[in-house]
Amino acid sequence: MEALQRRVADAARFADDLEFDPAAVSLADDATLAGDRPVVAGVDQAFLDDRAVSAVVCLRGGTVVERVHAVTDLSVPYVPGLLSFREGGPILAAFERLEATPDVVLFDGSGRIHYRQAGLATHLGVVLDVPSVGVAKNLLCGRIEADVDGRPAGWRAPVVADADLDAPDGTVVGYAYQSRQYDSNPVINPLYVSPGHRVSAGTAVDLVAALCDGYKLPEPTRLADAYAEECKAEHG
DNA sequence: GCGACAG
DNA sequence: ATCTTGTCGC
Repeated sequence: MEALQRRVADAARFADDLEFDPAAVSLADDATLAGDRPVVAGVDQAFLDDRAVSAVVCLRGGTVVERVHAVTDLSVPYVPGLLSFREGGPILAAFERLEATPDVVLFDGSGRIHYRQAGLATHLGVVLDVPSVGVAKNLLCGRIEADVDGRPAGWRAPVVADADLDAPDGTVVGYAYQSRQYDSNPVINPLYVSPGHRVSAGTAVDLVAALCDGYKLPEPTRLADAYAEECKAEHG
């Protein structure tokens, strides 16, 4: 599996290769531009016993244009560093039901912030050949050259490669991004954003910043999370 | 042996 | 990720 991840990392492009202007990504609904806005997809999962509920929600501006889900049996256990082998199949099952073609996809987990630079967002971005971004709530590996505690909303700091990462020491593999914070008694942790495929670290964090709307998670991810929970409740 | 780890 | 009530502070 590790060998496959190295091939995935080789195929991955951590530089902008987008078919849209990243500056055009926002949650505002401008009627005059609505048809031209890029479609952003958010992916998240919920679990019941040994089944996964994978949800994909597509947004154009602040409007949901499509959402699909799939319930899949799980066979692979969770192992840090090998998440894509557990969740990749189930997520692809949901994508097979998607009619829209997203311009960029946000995954719940790491992209380049990964031992072999092939986290979930990178692996699936390569498989689907779509620009992708990893949005993780915890740091898998790498180092942040700053204190992350108590930072105000909007704050960001580079995540650089360390000895645990298969990249030259000091390579910027992502960003810690404080998407939300309380004014007094700041306790919310930052997000760890990293490029998945066909996007740079800087653009990845800019996209996430543009897609946050007062909550910790960017809207596509937050809506996918809620939809997965909703489907989970119905499927028992 | 010790440390440390997305969802 | 998931199991879970009330509760403190915006």
